Amino acid sequence: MAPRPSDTHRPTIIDVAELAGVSRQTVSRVLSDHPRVAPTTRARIEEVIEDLGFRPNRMARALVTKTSLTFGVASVDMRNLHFAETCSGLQAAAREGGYHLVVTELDPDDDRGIGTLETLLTLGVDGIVLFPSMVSGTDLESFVNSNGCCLVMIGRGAKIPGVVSIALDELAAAQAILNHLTEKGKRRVGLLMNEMFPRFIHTRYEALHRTIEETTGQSKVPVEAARPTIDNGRQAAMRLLAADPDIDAIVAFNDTMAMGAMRGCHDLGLRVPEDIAIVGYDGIPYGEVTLPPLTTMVQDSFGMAGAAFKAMLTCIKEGSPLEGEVHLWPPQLLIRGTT
Amino acid sequence: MAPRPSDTHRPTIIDVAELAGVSRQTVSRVLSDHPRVAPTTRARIEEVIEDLGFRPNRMARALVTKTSLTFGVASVDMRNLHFAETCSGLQAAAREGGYHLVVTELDPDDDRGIGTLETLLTLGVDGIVLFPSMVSGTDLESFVNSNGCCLVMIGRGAKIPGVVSIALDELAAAQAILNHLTEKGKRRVGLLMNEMFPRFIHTRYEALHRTIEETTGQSKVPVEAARPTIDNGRQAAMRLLAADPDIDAIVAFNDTMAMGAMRGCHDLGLRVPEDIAIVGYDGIPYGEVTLPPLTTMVQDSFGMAGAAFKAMLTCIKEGSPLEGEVHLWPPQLLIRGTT
DNA sequence: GACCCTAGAGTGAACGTTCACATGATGTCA
DNA sequence: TGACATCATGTGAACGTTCACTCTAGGGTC
Repeated sequence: MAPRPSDTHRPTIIDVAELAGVSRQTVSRVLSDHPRVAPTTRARIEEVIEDLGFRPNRMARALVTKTSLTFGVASVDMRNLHFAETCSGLQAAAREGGYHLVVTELDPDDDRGIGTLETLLTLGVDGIVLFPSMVSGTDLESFVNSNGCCLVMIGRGAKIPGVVSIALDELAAAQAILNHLTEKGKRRVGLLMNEMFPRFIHTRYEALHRTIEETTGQSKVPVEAARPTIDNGRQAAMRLLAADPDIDAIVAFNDTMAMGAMRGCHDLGLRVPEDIAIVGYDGIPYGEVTLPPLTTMVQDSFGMAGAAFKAMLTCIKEGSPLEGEVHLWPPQLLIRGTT
Repeated sequence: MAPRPSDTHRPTIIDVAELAGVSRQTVSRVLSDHPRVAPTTRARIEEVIEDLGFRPNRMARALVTKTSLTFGVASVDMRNLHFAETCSGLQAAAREGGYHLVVTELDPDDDRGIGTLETLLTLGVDGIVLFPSMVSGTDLESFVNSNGCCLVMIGRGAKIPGVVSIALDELAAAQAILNHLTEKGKRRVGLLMNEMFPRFIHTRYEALHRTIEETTGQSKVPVEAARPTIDNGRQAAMRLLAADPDIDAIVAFNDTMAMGAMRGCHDLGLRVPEDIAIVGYDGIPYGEVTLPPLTTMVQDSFGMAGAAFKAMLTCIKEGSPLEGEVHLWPPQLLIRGTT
């Protein structure tokens, strides 16, 4: 047998109270740093807590306070490094603030992921951080309305009543990319987008499309869409170039697709960046190991995560912003070898 | 105002009971699919539940059942793609089984991460999945003992009483790598390890070290250690080669370091794989975009995650294995361009 | 008709906390 | 000395469930 037989009974606040010869409430006051406890009593209680290894049951506490110091994270795919980094940042910020994270992945095939969000609420989370999903703005609005829930969205800069959005300034980002590409003498730009773009208002696609039209004067912007994996990126790039061989620059939805595009161009015997320039989004570390290293629109995932947590806290304290709130992040183009 | 003014009062089981004209217990029986409820009553209650949008409060339920259908994940770093994939797999398995995940990162500088695990317990998790950490086996054992907690560890194949370990069969993996390298005519192998290896029993290091000695007959195996980032990998590889220029193969702790090593070799003017072979671990997707693509020891993160969840379930049902349990995963060497 | 069995439903208590209020002791001021 | 404020602590109820009982009505068996 082990040193302590672990009678599977975690000590409760009452055990502490009895051992210290006080009432539960006094112990509770010590736990919440209430001022009106005599120093000697406090010391005695703290000693008992230490001895017993007592830790307050956060569920019981949450049941009465209606605050769990926990929030939910709903992500489309944690395997996407940009989201993983954001999660990591959220986790760091949360820990700092005494919060915990319940992480869920949304089913990418579920058009209305609202059910997932509601399940999170039954777990008692104080709020939800949502990564870009198929869930429509109106669905989100009514979700917030009928649940009185704090909702922060990262990655989609839409103004939705009751929701705080934190996102890259897509228009400025698109402009920065196109300025750079035209400076490099590129004249005809194709897009490799995330397959979900036809399904909801995709700000990145719209920003790029519009900026390309304005900058290069292309009448029709070539686009291919696929789930953002390396191989899909490769195939989509090859389709793009087969349909329009004059393309001399590709902007991809993210770095993963961009890497696939590099592969595709290589397979077609095109030189990067001489024959064709390639730009990704996110700035994941692996972009630096390709040959040549990938030019990319960096997303400050840690910064955004920190801002998301801060927004969540103020939302919890002051309620959801009635008008909706949008925090745009300035673009930061990391110019490396593919342009 | 919104359609439903959301008086911030989520309906409770009592609201349902009153509206359906039954007692709470009957509603509870419907929720838990208890057989002894009259079909008509059941139908009526289900209708009210639907109408009200009632969802049972899982915290209240957990408080009495002592089962939250939630488990904790303690990871060193979610930004590591292998861990991110494992998290994703855990999440998928958990969702399938009606469970949820609370994710925490362990502070890499905290030698005894036990505090983090205890905090998870106060959140009411039914068990904890731990990624390789600095926490020592004896600490884990006494943690499990004194808390009666289910603990599954992924990535460290140590036999610890009360703990289920799921890990790559490191010895077989090392042998597979060395067989392959010697077949390719490599004679002198250097190691690029994770900086934490001196601090605890590092099975990967030990397996490689031993196998290299046995296979190549090297008297002393050159090693460099660093935190596994690309740039650290590059620098460590350069140090390794500066100290021992005869090295013709490098085995890295993971793919990220291996990519850094490729960089370092490139900087030194060495050809990969002709002058020097490089092998990584994990099999992350980005290993395929390097030039040449990286040879790597694949880790089936999804499979391991699934096994971890399964182990967790049986542990919850039957209690921790007294003896400790080790599930070794067979090695799978993905031979690509760097060897 | 007395007996037991069973299906269907309800009741009080418990889970481990905190909240709102009550209590008693001590101190302060006129 | 009385009135009142303040400090330190205690008490009952509540949070939203489930568990272990109890209760009732109806039916079958002998």
